[in-house]
Amino acid sequence: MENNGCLPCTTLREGFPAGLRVLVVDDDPTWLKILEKMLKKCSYQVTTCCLATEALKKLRERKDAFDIVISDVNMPDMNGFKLLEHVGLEMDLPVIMMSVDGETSRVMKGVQHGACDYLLKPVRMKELRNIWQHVLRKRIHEGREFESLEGFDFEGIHHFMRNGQDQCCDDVSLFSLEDCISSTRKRKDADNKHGEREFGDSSSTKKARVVWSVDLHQKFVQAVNQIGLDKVGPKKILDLMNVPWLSRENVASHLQKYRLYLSRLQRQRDQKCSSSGTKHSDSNPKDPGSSTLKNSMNKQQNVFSTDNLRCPNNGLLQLHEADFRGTVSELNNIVPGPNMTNVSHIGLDQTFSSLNSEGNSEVFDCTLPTQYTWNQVPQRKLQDDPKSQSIASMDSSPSAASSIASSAVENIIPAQSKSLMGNDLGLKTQEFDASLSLIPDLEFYQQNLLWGGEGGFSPLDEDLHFFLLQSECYDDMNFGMHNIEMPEYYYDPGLIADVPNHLFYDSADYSLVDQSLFIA
DNA sequence: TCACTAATAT
DNA sequence: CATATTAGTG
Repeated sequence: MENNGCLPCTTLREGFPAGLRVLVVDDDPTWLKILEKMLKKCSYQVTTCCLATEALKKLRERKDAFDIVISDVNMPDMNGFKLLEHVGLEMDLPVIMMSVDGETSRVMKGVQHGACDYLLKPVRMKELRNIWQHVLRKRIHEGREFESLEGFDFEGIHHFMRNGQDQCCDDVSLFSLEDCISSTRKRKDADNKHGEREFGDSSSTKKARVVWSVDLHQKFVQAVNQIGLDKVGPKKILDLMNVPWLSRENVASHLQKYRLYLSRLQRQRDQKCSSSGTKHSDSNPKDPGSSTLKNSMNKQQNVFSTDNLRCPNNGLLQLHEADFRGTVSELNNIVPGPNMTNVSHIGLDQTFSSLNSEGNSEVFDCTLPTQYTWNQVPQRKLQDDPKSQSIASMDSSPSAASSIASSAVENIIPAQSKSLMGNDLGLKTQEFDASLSLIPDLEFYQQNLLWGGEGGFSPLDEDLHFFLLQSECYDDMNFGMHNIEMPEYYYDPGLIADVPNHLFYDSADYSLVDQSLFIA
């Protein structure tokens, strides 16, 4: 009974949705990669296919090799709906359709054709996490194996979900489902206690503490800017950020911190402005310290820029920044973006006010990585404040910097990180405080290193990352390298994370990168 | 009920 | 410290 047919009960038996066998069909390799990544993050077993026909073939070969199918609607060889029909008829597996547009008629069509769900791209982690429910539901409906369900580990699922931080909407269905089924186990129980660990899925998921990397923070800031400081709320930000695994709580927490930071900043500013610090040591920052940062901060108002500055002391950093700077700019040039110019700066103030100068209403959609979007992004960049910072120097001497940068970057970075680490980070701290806005940690450095430095926001970043993020697809393309070292610490709750690193590391050739990425 | 956020816990 | 979780409020 349980095991025959379409779904091997094993899946359920194990107690987890983990291991759910998902067949993903999408003609766009990018999406395929993204989805695969995301699904794997959910501890699902993923099989991808870029052709509907191929998918069908696979399904036919082994009817019970999959638990669920996720298919794009638009595919060259076969319409997703067609595939849906076949699957429904032949193997009776739950099928989730997805597409970029959410046109009602289309969604309806999907549903009418038997899709158990219809996802809009970009798909969120949350949505994928919960797909197992369709499998379960189907089984229940078919009346099979309730028994096995009893043993089903709802607790685990809960945890799973919680961990994923989904708590809202989607879960509702889950709950209801659960309720119906399990009179046995009440969610209460599960909720109440479990201090448990993650399911042991292969990838032992860690606790999933969100690390606010530069990227993330940038996204966050961008969202804040778009919304307007006055009107921001975690929810809105979350929506704008469009980061699948992030929860409102995460954002709320960060927002809290951010506000704190802003207020502190504000305070500082007020109190002193004078420090025009005209001086600055340009290059000798020895102290990463405190003072330096502070001054810098004070001076200008641009938080962001300031932040960037935060580099600690070592020349290395400076270089970095410089490098990056150069790099960045280059990128910009390269990139087709329209507003690069604008980009230049937008200070805190603006931040506050909300700058949407650009008016890009569209948030970024990561949907298509390929398309570079930065243009849309309102960014601010850094700049500024040449003065205080040693780093500032970079500003002034871009040329040198850039040149150096390219070659140097790689080296530098690592070094830097090391230093930081070893160093204890006094730096870090300081910096951080100084700039909540960017780079709080080593990690930051490592990861992104620097865009931030730059000013914090590089236009690129967003999109780039995002796209990268979302897809690690680019692994393939990988500009040359793969992560060098970014290891553990930076594990990201979401899938995304690593990518940036590459970029950065690669920095040596941004230009290349760009081109490859964006252009074409 | 939901979202926000200050406070508090980890 | 940074982030998570809680609890009180609207």
